[in-house]
Amino acid sequence: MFGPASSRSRSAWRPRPAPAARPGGVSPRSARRASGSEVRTPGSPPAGPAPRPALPRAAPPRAERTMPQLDSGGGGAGGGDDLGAPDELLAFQDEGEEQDDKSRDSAAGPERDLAELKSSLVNESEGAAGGAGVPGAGAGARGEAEVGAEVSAGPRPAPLARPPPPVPGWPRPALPVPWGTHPSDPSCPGPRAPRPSHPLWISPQALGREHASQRLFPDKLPESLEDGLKAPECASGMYKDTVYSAFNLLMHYPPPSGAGQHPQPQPPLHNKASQPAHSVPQLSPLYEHFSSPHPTPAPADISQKQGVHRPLQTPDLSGFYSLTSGSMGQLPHTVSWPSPPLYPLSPSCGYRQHFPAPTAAPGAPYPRFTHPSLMLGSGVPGHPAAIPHPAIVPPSGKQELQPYDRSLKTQAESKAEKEAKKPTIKKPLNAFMLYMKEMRAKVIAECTLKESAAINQILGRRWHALSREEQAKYYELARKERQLHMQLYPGWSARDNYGKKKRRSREKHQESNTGGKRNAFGTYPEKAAAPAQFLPMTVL
DNA sequence: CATCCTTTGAAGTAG
DNA sequence: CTACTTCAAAGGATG
Repeated sequence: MFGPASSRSRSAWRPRPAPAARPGGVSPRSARRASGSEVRTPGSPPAGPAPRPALPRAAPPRAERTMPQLDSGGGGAGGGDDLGAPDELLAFQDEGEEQDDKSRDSAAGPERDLAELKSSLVNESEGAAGGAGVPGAGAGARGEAEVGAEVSAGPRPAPLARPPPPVPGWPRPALPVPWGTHPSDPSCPGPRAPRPSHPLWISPQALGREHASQRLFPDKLPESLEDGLKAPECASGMYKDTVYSAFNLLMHYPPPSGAGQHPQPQPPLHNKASQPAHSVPQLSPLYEHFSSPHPTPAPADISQKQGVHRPLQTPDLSGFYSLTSGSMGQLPHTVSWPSPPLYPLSPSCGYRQHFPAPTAAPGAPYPRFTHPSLMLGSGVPGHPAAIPHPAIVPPSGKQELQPYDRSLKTQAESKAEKEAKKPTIKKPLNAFMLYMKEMRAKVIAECTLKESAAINQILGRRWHALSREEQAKYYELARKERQLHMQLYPGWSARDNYGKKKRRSREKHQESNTGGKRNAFGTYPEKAAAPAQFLPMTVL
């Protein structure tokens, strides 16, 4: 039952130990950033205080948290998808933790504060105050790197203290607020200020509060509070459709081998056709056709970066697709929606909520209906098997490609070229990515922000603010994404894309650092993941 | 025009 | 096994 026992599957599903998420060390990225335009590290100690919260992480690595997983796997003894195996089942948190949370909860005060606190998160701009308004936050613990690094506009005392040990690895340290504060909506980060010069940071108080709230684990809050909770930075009521759209992605995947007439979806053939972005891609058509009667804010389009046809991300994902029971039933087994216990077809979880009647969009002209499979530009309309996985994108990254232009590429014979043109199968999105993808539009709409970096920061915070149940949904989706991806591209490995993206910059760095190309991996460019020792990090 | 920024998580590499 | 790196999305900013 362990499918293609490819090395990949092996590693892919093995319960990763402790991702040790950036274990206290200096994040490479951080390093890069620091070395880059980021002027954030004021007095960053040579030690390389990670600009990014260097998670002192005294706490157990995140992985130890009990994954808010579906019990389903339950030891996976059950066949079904053993895939469901515990890969993610890692701990999100253990009971002790939970207890802690609870106690903290009560200790911290009425949950009501959460929303409030959160809403003020982004609000305060600089601050100094030493913060950590969080009482037992043990905030002090963290001041270190993070603070040093992040504080740019001024010594920001260490408000970002990582959550105290009691909550191992759970809520991550607060992040610096994007740039500025939105003029009209203080809760939203405002227009970007000149990056290096005026980074505004969240006030220590706010940070402290955020931490506090994070520690409270909103998931334990009564529903009545959820709304508030869920709209920490920006407007409110954002999280209504979460699982939802994500679910859609899954359900539009071509049926895996077992599920239908089309055993092994073969992606490659038409992969040049306009492709929806990675996972959600299959959503995009839906978005385009079902949502966005108000195309205005929704920036659907062709990704300029990768040429991927991105889903039209309307702020409101709801109402874009009405899921019939039939279609539900079509869910391939392996990709089936999580078991009832966690994802009940109840209003609370939201099937109805997430798949509202088409009329949901007020005043919106009812979009024309086309089955997703017809809209994917696979070249074989309506033929599911021809629908390439969204993860496949043209090598160039540019979209341009017409469905059949492939045959026109007569010149592409050259070996190198061919190779270069080989379609890139992208990594499956992880839980957070899925979450981001889903929520970005909302954040953009609510905060009138466009900068992804800022948005991502917000999303990052929100992610942490999510209840574990909610996160679990995304973890589960991500897991299924990986499963599906694995099934679709059995031989694929993340390694395939290794070095493709950063190579250039790395080379740059190396060049600048060493005065010449440091080709330690000359013959293996793709695997040339720059070893730590070659990164500028050390140069810091 | 390519890269950076920014986030988290997964998976890869190196020691 | 640990530590670290890269990539995944995204879109404005930057060089």
